[in-house]
Amino acid sequence: MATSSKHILIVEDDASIARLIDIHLQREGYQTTLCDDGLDAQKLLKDNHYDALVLDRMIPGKRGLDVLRWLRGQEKTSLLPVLMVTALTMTDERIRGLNEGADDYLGKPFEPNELVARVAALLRRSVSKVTESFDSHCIQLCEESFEVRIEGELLSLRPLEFKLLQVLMNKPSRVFSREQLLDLVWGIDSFVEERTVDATVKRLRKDLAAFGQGECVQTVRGMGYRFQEKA
Amino acid sequence: MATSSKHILIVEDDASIARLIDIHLQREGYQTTLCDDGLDAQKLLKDNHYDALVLDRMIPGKRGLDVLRWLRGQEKTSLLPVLMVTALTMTDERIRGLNEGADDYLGKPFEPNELVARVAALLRRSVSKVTESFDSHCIQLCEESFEVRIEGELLSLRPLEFKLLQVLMNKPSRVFSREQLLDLVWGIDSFVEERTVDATVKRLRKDLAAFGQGECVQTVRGMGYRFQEKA
DNA sequence: GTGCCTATGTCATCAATTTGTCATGTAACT
DNA sequence: AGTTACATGACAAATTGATGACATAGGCAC
Repeated sequence: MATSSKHILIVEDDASIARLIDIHLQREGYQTTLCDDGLDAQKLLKDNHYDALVLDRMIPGKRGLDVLRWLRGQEKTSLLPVLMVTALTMTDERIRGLNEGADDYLGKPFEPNELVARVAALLRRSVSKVTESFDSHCIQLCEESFEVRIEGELLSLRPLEFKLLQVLMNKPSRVFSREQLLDLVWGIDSFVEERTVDATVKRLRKDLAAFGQGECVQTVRGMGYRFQEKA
Repeated sequence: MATSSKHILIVEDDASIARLIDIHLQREGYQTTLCDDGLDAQKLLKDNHYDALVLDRMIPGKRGLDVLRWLRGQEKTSLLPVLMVTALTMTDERIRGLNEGADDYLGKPFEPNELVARVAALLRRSVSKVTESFDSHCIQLCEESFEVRIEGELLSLRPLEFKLLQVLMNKPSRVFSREQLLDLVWGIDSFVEERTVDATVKRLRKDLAAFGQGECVQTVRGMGYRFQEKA
């Protein structure tokens, strides 16, 4: 996985501070969008995808905390990493922010470098924050603990096999071409032969077969592979 | 307000500021003791009882944070409410202070009234201070006393090992990448190699192994580490 | 201050596992 | 049967983690 350009929404009404944040985040290679109003922020969040949000506590239209509470309630943004920026120095306020669901907190005045570091940290953490777990009829895959169970029995997969199963189980019965699998499992910028997918599928099947579920990963001749519970 | 006479220790080397603090706290009915040096502070804390501590960050003899760390390690003072006073405005310094165990934070220059209010708040809260402790089946980790027990037996961990165990036990069975652990244990602004995590894990395991629980910290190849009781 | 001691970061090395590739076998489709 | 696509097993190469040694820094006692 390469350093794809993460998109960050900055909600800040003080133009000079907004610019300061903007410049530093852009310098780090992030894509940024500025916004100076709470209601606009909601619209943007509804219509676009962002990887993180830098949110000022005091903004017109709505208070920052309101926006925060709102977006936590939305399916789409409930897990969005949020860095709250505030001029308030009171500890209680800071703690309240975190309780309300901010992922991190930064008081003004702040070091731009620290802001950048915190955003980076949020993004890093957020990767595994999306911790769904996929269940099929008898296979459970838990992203948080990197565990796969078949009828309760824990089985150990290699990292690549795990990722592969993860991708396939994410859309049961959908067929993925080898090319797609290379992108999704190996990463866009890998220099790996297509045949490698075959080898990994084979290994995955073998491990699943040890628990009677080797048939779950099916070949679709000329197309690719898919995950499907045996009937 | 200040009903029973609470005793507050003030550690501050700037005589004028010390006097300022002293006067205002006394006016509220608190009993105060002044001290302008870190080492003296330690002695005083060892020999006397105080209900709260106002601590300057920059004091001779020892840095404020050192005193703080020390007193948190002492049974007697591990819960003492501490208000840190500092001229530093840098946010990360502020946060570091809180991480180190300060209960509240006040930047210079400050309003005497605010200081009084904060001290009062500390005393109010100090009774019901929320400190979690994580228990697994046979390991107890108490954040309050910085103690770890295995089946009642106290074992002594180094600071980093403690933090690491703390983070891992906070989410049992969840896998943390080295990167995440660096963020959570070492801090987002540390310049430490990822391999350092390995070394610390090894040391933690060794200490746990002395009590038969070396297996609790598990390696998830290609992913990171996790805490999980042995089955 | 001096010096000891502990905690910690880094590195080199070793061992084990994982993974990519290839050569060959096998099944499917025409 | 011929052709294509996939499966399989073997092997080499690359990753990855464990471990022990070592340097250093910072604390603590004297």
